[in-house]
Amino acid sequence: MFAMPQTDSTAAFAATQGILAALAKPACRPAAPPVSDTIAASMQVLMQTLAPQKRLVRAGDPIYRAGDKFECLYILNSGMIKIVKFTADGREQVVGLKFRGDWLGLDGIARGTYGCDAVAMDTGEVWAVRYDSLLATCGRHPALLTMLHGAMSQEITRDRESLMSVCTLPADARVANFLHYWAESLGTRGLRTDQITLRMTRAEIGNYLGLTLESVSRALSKLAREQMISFAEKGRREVRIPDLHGLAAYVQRTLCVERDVVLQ
Amino acid sequence: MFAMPQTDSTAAFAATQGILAALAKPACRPAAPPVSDTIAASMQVLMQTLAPQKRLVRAGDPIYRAGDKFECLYILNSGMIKIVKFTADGREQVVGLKFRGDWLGLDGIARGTYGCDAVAMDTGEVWAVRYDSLLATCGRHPALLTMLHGAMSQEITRDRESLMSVCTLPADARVANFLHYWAESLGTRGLRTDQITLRMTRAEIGNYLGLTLESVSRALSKLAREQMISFAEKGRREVRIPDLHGLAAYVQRTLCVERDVVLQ
DNA sequence: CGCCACTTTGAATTAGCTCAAATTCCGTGG
DNA sequence: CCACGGAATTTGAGCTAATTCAAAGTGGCG
Repeated sequence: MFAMPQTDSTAAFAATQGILAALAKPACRPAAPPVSDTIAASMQVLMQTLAPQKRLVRAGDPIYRAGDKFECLYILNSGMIKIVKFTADGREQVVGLKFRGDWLGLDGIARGTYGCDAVAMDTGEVWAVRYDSLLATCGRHPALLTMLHGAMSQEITRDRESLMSVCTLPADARVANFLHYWAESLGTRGLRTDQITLRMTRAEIGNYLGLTLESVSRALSKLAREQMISFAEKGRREVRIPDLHGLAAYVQRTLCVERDVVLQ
Repeated sequence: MFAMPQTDSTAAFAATQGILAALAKPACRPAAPPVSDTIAASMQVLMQTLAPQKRLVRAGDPIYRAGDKFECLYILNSGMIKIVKFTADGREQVVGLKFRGDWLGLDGIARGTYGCDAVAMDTGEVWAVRYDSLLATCGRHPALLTMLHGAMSQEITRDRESLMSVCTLPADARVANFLHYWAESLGTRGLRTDQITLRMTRAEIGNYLGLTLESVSRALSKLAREQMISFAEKGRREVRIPDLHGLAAYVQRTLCVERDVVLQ
């Protein structure tokens, strides 16, 4: 059983007050700051209050594996990570993608072991925080608890969006939606949204979206043909998205067309 | 911004110690108690520490709606609830089912508004807890925080299993897996697992599983033909499951058969 | 009793899958 | 620097699982 926050030292509290203010919920403030600032500020709070252990990872490195004893949560500072679930009967499923500021390992809290593998998709840095010491520190720095809960809440929301995409969208729209999600995730973190480097094979994308690799390839080709995306000269993993909003519209259009055909 | 737990009164702490002990993580104790006991104990702790506002609901009643201001979390004491997500473009998706002891509204924490509708599927009782007062109380009763985190963690795990089912299983297995999940959820709560009353139409089940209502109907017929399930004399919503383990085996078998065909 | 919503079942259609072959990319070693 | 080989990708051609469309069948409830 983990130690629970009973400590009460408000000594080092004032030190981070400025940053804490920046973390106040957007809904509760007159003018919300760009989310990228919020993420940056969150990372700063984490660094200052928890002094997390930093770890460099390279493509393919596992952060943790399913079945490992749960002790730490991880916060992704740079790079990208995929969450992969395996079943006894040999099925494998990419169930999540993580970007800067995202928390990893939340599924381990309830069971005491991680339920999935977390694997780096490129070089990056993750910060490890012991769950028990995180809870202890939450007593002194309430903003930490807000961040933890926010991360969990957001993950639930995101998972539901994944399910929705897989359940309601045809293949093309699913891929378009996937690209849109990826670009938007970059945008949220202050990066450019008109160009993304897919760090997954077609097979991995297909796995994540419930499609075969051929279907993903065909969908990408179709999206390129319809000018929704384009590929960089070298390599088909660099995707240009001239109009992100147009990509979102494409998803809708697919549905409208289907509906029209039915009504026609 | 919500008030954060700074209080420190350990006065009323000992009062619930017996119950708290029952909540210790199974992984950390020599002999784990039945989970149904854990859920019952959790409900008792909630009742005693939070004095939640109780609310009776009937089939079709919304607990909250997407877009409503987030203020409360809800814990389901009896009955069943479905979580439904809508998109601007008219898509509708059942993204979750809730049983006794499950928490509702966790997705509202991050955004400040709920992201889905929660709708009762039969008569039942939900307990409402203001999120801010929950946090405040967590300072005095750490077990509450453990329960909250456990609920969120479990929801993340469950959502991933849903995604996995939809992405990797053919229609029949998906329906079988759904029935298995439902029965097992009842079992976890100390109820009989050999008989379940589906409180959803075929259309709703299909929506949840990413299938059409016809496919669900066909899958159920096939499962009945193969003796995996049977229907009660009256009404096709009562499903008998003579062998729950066999149903799980059916899911595996489907995959093995597919693989054999490929290798043959 | 009769209506209405839900369900079942069949037949035709199709989106996405499987299989196969050609092409491109990229790392490695000569 | 270039040749080579393996992995990833693209594209085409059937094939199949699941959908759509259609028509009965069933049960619950006023």
